[in-house]
Amino acid sequence: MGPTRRRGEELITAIHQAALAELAEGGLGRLSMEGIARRAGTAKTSLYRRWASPEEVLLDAIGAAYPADRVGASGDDLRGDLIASLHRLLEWSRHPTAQAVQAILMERTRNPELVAALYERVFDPAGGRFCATVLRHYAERGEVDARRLTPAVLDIGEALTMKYAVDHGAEPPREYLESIVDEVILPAAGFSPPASSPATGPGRPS
Amino acid sequence: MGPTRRRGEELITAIHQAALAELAEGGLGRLSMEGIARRAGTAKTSLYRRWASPEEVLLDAIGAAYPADRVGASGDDLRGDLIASLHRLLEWSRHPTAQAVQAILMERTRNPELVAALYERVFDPAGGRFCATVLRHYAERGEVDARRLTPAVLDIGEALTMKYAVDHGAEPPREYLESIVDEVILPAAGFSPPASSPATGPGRPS
DNA sequence: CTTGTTAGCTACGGTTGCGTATCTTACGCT
DNA sequence: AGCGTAAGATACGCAACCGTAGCTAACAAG
Repeated sequence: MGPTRRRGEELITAIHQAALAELAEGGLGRLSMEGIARRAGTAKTSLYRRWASPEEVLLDAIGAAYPADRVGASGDDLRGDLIASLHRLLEWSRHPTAQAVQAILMERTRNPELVAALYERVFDPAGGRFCATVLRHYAERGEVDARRLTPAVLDIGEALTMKYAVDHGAEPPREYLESIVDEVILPAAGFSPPASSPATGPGRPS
Repeated sequence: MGPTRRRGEELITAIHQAALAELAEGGLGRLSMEGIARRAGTAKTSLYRRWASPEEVLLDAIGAAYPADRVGASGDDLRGDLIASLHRLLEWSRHPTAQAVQAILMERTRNPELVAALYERVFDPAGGRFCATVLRHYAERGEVDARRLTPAVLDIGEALTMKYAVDHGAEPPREYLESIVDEVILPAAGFSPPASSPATGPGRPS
């Protein structure tokens, strides 16, 4: 049991993980230097040497561990690619840093500076595209009407997926993701479902 | 300046408002008996006489002040009624109790019991329908294909509206609400926009 | 091996929230 | 007018976190 002492990167990584774990457990409101130090098995002194507040530690932790998930719109299968992108979104949301980012965004009202810092350091938060990437890809190929790809349409997949998670406290099952694509995104992109003869459109605008 | 002393309902109401204000300011994680008592201008003793924890106070506060917003699908104007229901959603989300409900739902992972208690006492949280009410109304009239009103479709309006708020830190403007209805909900409900001849549907399933 | 850096430890005074106890007194009711 | 309830004020010991200080010793680099 020789006293092994962590230094530099090794120590920093441990602290980062501790910060993310503390956030997951107690939320942004209960994040504390004491808690992070305790969980990382280090001394407060070592924390204050590098960071001035628990939020600073958290931002660094997010920046260091943030996954650079590229959504590939490779194939010729719009529907399949859309569903795949939603699965990527689920994978992303399982990552500790993703949950941290979400927690910070939720507290936007109470902590706008944190959100700003997040944008500066990590870029990309949430609106990491996913579905939008796929849709734009097919629009460039001319297989989707680009005029239909408005902000609202590009955000459908993420919005419905996240809302499901909030409402049910669990990830949406695969069928629900397919439902989103088939029943919402594709119709909005201009592909009407097979069996349907809509009634006389009431109240459609000019 | 005779020492006026609040009692019963009057005091309770003041405490409720204090609890909601504390939540808005510090988040669920920083809600404390001390804070509520301080803001309400009362003594901790008076709090502990009735409640055992700040969360209890909050639940009572939500239950007491929760708005019973009925969404009226009165007219013959589907589009107009949908947009109106989204405006009702915005009104609802401005109410202190709505923000409290959202804060509790966000911390679902950390505090499942709170969510359960919320369902027991307040019912109706979030999925308070809005758009769904309108769509179902027109479906009963036969003006909308009921088979298209799947869970995903019924949730579009709320999902996109809430996501906009989270992403931008502000309420969506009226044009965005119209965009949601015209470009997403109505197409999903079976009403294709006027000018469009979708390409050969790639990858549509059986 | 020497030396500089820095992790780890302990401890401090200060603040805040906890939950309880005690006492006074304003208020509402009869 | 008198009385019981409960609001208000104050204080307590306890615990957690804050930010800082002082010290020892492990590690890396020369």
